[in-house]
Amino acid sequence: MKVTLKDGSFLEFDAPITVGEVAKTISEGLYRNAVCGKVDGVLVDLSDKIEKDCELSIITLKDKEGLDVYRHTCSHVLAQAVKNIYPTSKLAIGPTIENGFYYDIDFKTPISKDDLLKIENEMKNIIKSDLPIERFVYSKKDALKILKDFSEPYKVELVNDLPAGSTISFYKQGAFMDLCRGPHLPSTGKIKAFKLTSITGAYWKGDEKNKMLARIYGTAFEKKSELEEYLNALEEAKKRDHNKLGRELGIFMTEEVVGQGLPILMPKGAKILQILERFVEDEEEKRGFMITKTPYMAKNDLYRISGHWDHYRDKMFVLGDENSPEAMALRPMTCPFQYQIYKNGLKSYRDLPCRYSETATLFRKEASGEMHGLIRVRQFTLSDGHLVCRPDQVEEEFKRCLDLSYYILECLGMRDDVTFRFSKRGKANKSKYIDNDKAWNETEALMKKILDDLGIDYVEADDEAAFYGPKLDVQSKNVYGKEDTIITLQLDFAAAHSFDMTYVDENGNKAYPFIIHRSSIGCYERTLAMLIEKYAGAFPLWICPVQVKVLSLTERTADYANQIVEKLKMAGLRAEADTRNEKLGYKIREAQLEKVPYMFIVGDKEQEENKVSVRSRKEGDLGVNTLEDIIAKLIEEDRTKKV
RNA sequence: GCUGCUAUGGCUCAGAUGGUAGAGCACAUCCUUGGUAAGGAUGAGGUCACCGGUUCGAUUCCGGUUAGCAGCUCCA
Repeated sequence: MKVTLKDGSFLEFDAPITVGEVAKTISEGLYRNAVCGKVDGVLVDLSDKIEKDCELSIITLKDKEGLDVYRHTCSHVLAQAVKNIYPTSKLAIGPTIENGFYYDIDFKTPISKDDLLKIENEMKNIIKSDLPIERFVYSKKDALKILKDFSEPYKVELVNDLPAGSTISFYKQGAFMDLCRGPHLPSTGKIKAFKLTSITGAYWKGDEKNKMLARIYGTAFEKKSELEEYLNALEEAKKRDHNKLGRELGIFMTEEVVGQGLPILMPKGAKILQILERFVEDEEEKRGFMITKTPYMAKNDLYRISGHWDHYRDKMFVLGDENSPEAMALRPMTCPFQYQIYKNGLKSYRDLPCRYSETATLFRKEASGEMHGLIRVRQFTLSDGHLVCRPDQVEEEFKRCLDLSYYILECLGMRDDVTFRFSKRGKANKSKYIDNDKAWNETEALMKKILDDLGIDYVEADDEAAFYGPKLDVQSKNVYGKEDTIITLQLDFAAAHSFDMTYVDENGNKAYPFIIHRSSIGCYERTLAMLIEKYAGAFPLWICPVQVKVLSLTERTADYANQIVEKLKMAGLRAEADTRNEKLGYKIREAQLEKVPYMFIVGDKEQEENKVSVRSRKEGDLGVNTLEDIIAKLIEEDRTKKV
């Protein structure tokens, strides 16, 4: 029997041998560090027997898969600890996640964060006992019997969902046995560093119609030092949280009396949005978009045509009695308004593509628990655009839209931070989508072709499409690792038909165009949130609401400081003076905390020479400059959008 | 919307297991006129989120509402 190792070398054995024993043959050290094995691409326990020729890798904690197994075993230890302390609790599922693990548990009486410590201590006992972890395999029928005996209704449901005839594995540690595919660590004592981090609610099987269970989150690492490092990194990340930092920096605020999901952009935040909006609008104009300005509300008839009244009404702010024919609604998107512009006048194939864009204020009645800082809000500003094009233009136009978004992301310094998601219709959940299999298949195939042609590295996601067509979503993660869509480009096969948008083709026949829905920078508020977190508030110069702060050293130079601010403003730079009667160090400290990129310090010396002392937020004292030189330098930095 | 937690001056937080509150920063006034991350003194500022209940008495206990946080669900 020949066992081929990862480096291409092989070992020969006469009799069946366990993965662990093979590891031991290779080296004692490897055996000590081994977590599990990978036989012909499948993860198996160290106790698993090799009985025929195969390829084998020994997985250690240095491997991502090894760490996952380690964390998965942690979740079993968590479950065992919970069952020890709360015997009446029922176990649901306990998988590994990006930086740790969780277990969903149905407690008879709710437990709190304080109880986590108790559970953690019990887990430590289990680890200390170093219980061997053994695998058992049963038929579906026997598995169901065992789980019924254990009185684990959720597990019974899981097994019932498995196909008949499947073999079902269990893992046993001490008196505790849990349904699990595995593999696992050979014993509980292998766990060295873990921590339970939080307890929250989660629906059984992720369905809001189901019961809400308690989810206990934890994290685990090979070494205590790594655990500490991770927990510290989490704390550091929290300091960049836009929801905290954005408020501290005076970018935005919320006020109870105004309402939920309605952030107020303060002067600095409003300035940043204005900078971004002007930049985007100018760039779009250069690329052939026509700016529109359409109403914030419309009669329900409009949304009936678009399909939103049927598919989306619970997310719209309806004005007046929604059953009345007079009912109006605040717009949740710009599409049907821009379509009216297209429909105003007969279009020839020569008129296409029509590219409309708008810096659009939109309103969406998100559920109360879904709001978050500037990321999820009820009123926001979207760079919303629609391209009406002939079928032969779709590909080119889509690429141009993507190119615009690339350019914007680059200017923001976010090009390397984003990932791409090809969002398709859910096969299981068809009622959410316009019913037209043929059109769906064709449009999804078309988008796939475009994405593949462009060589985009995307992940495919089922059940993430718009109700009218597939999307390319540009995704970005916040400081907590939670992913959100910042930019979306969508193909729509339905709107032209439902709105009767046509053009006269080269043969004089009526034809239906394709529509691309797209955003160039996404929702400004959300993008701002991502920028705050990316730069921890220290934005690139071109985005800064205040680019220069002129600090007078004494009252004698206050007028001089004000004059310099005027000159900076005349040069198109954003500047303000700090002429308060405070010490220089104090003013610098404040400007530094406000993350102003440049400080000009003016004392008697500078005034006499008609110069300024320049201090950079990043590099500190840059010495004395003439105003002309430093203005030229800053204008260049601003113009090139250096990040 | 669901589960859990939270709400005290502008901000960050103390506080009493029921007898109406305190610090630092910020703010105001005065002193200080300074050289690259906090000079000093004095002062003002709070219906302890809101509405009800229990109580002689509630900021504190209970219920509800609103808002915030974490997660779930949702996200054109």
